[in-house]
Amino acid sequence: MDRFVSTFTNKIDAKGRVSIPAPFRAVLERDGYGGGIYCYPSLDAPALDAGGERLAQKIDGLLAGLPDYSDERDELSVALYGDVQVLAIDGDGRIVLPQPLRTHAGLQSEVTFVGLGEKFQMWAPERFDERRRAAREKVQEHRKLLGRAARSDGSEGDGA
Amino acid sequence: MDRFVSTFTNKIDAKGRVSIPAPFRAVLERDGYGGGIYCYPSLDAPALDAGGERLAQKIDGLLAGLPDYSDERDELSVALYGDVQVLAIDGDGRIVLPQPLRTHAGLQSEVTFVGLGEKFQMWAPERFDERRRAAREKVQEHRKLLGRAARSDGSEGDGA
DNA sequence: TGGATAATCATGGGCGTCAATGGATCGTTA
DNA sequence: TAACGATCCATTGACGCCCATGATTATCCA
Repeated sequence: MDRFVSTFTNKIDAKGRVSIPAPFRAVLERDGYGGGIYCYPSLDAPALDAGGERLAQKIDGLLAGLPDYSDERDELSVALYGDVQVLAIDGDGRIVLPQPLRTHAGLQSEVTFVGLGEKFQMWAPERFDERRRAAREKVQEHRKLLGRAARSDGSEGDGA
Repeated sequence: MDRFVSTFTNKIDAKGRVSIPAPFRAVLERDGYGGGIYCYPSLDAPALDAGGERLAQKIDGLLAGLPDYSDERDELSVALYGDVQVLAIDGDGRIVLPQPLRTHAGLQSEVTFVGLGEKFQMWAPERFDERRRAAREKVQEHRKLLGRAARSDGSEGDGA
């Protein structure tokens, strides 16, 4: 199994360190681990996107299609690479979140890790709760359309 | 890993020296380091482009595609080579930015190093923030076009 | 089946190393 | 000799690395 699933909430300690949930670490290790995870601010949410090599290659793939020295490439490069931070994982499976990233996601003392398949997100727990509540409502609406819904409600299980 | 990634902000001291971020130095050393970095004003941004041997070869490659003695080649040669400076790296991993380059990028007391894969840029922090903000907006627009390549946060229906 | 034991994982703290930064020294040159 | 540049040295603060603790879960045996 190579996907990030489930949600976990861990604490940020005095040094700004957070443990990556062990199941996520296991996925990262299978995913050609290159010394760290790739992390950047989510484009449309107060959260951080993160993943391993597979995610990095996806970003490269986006740029590979554009000609060198084109305006689009330059802009996309700045937007994609410019925001990306490579976060080293220490011997205990923890990362340090730099201040700019913490600010974007509004992270204070806890981080909720949300598995999204090939990548995962990091949220401030309160904001994620809010988001999840909104998502539930939408799912309720879609349910009628989807018939038997894709997920009955497996999205909780976070340890908080 | 052979690419410049992440962003770092370092200070310019009274003598005009700046430390190159250690991770970037590591990339430069692997990249056939020849005693200095190639640096020139970005063609379309108030920033400086820089890199090692690989970047130099890329510039050569661009020119190689144009016929000798053509106007385009002459112009491009001047545009590309004309402003290139080879900046020596001192024993502590620092470079000195000549005044013309600093002027082009509007560098005052701090420099933001932005990894862009095969090269990196140096920005005045304020200008980079501005540029990044603009780039992110554009990416949001393009996002639908990029579609499943960029996003995987399928809020419903997990990734394949 | 229940309890004891072992293993895994999150969390906190201490310590050594390295990088960034500032200053001093030496050599070169006008 | 004065000014500039380049190399070297020192300080400080951050980061990586190691170990200890506690809690929860899984395993094994009685």
